Amino acid sequence: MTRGDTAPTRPRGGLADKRRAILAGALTVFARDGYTRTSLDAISAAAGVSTRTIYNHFTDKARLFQAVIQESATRAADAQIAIIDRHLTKVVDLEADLVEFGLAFTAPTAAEHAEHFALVHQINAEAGHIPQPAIDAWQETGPLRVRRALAAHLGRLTERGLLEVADPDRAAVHLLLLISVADPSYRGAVPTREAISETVAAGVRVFLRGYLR
Amino acid sequence: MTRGDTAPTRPRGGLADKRRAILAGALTVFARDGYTRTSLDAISAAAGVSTRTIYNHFTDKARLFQAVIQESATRAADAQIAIIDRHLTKVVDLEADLVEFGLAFTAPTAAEHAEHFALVHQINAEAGHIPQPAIDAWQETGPLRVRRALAAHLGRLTERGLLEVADPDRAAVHLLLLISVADPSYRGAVPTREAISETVAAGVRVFLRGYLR
DNA sequence: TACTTATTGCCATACACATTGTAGTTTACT
DNA sequence: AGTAAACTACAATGTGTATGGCAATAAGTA
Repeated sequence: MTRGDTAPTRPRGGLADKRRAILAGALTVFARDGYTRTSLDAISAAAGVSTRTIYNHFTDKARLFQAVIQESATRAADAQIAIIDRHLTKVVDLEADLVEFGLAFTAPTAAEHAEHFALVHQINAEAGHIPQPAIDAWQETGPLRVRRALAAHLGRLTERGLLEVADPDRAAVHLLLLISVADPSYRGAVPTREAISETVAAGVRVFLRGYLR
Repeated sequence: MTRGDTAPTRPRGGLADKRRAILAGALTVFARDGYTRTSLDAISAAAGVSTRTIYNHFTDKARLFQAVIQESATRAADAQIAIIDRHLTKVVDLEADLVEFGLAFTAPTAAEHAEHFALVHQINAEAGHIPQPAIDAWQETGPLRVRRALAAHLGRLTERGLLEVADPDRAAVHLLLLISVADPSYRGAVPTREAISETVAAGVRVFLRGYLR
């Protein structure tokens, strides 16, 4: 009963922000190296915690991974939803606002939560080896929640006559895809701020033409 | 000098379609389990070949992985480009043809080359641990080649006045994204043929509105 | 049939790593 | 200061697995 809020399980004697540290370190390593490559030694090093302590907080490497997924997905989705709300609640110039939204959504998100998105790649790859319930839970608290938030705004914009969206959920998927700064050259090529701007602007343009009137 | 064409390296004594078998088996296992999880024993089992033979053909697990990537990417890209050419060379009804193209591109491609696309996930996840040249080579013979082929057709359609595409490459990216049957629920939910149809049709509709006139 | 080369089975090495046990040490709270 | 809980270092166990070395065998070729 000291400050009870973080640790849902056993050890929480007051001196342990260890759990946070572990989750943070694990996120870093899992995101970079993937589940299988990641050793508990690496995590313990990254977290500044002994491996033994990790086993005191999380019974298993697998459970730790799932906990990391949930944690990271929650935070990233929260951040994204905040951006969505901030940009799409009071809309004046639809195109301009969508572009700004797209920029806010891609660039900084990718920067702050870079680790998270690397983790998403790992999850996709590992999908066949992660228990389905865990994947479902992740989808629910992460991507699906975000998409639903966006869809809700698109629906509202439709009601206000600013858009013509029959299937808000599909429209949300389309918008997210179109403003994504996908594939080009992968690592190495640091996309210019201008390149991102153009990509987003072009995506928004196509989206609007597709869903306007 | 027996039949020389497949094996670019050492052993090719005539009795060895082993190389093919190894690549096929390795693709299966790498795609399913990812690089790190995959053991050479598993590959040898899947290929019906002794592990020792694998080392006679490929010096390394890493090189084998790269060879598999190249092989698989080449075949998948070839197939996709064939579909692109087949559907977008003589266009009569643009929307109808694009929808058919989209269906041909997503559904059967994903079926026949399912392993390849699983492998792509693995590559994305492993990206940080694959030598950059190998990744570049893959991008070049795979995704970029496909995109360029599609872009060429879109350019041609623009010249014929059927489309209004300023940046064919970006348009190609957009089209590919919009007809992709992405994320929903992941594994488990077998997307209905109708669901796919609708998704593709909706994507094409947005694309056309964005790039028509 | 004799010869070359690929393939195989099996062994051996060596390491990496998950996981647990134990005993000592630190920390927070009273 | 004293106590209980949490943390740490360390060792130990067991397993998986990349990779190399051989000698025996099979297969294709002359």
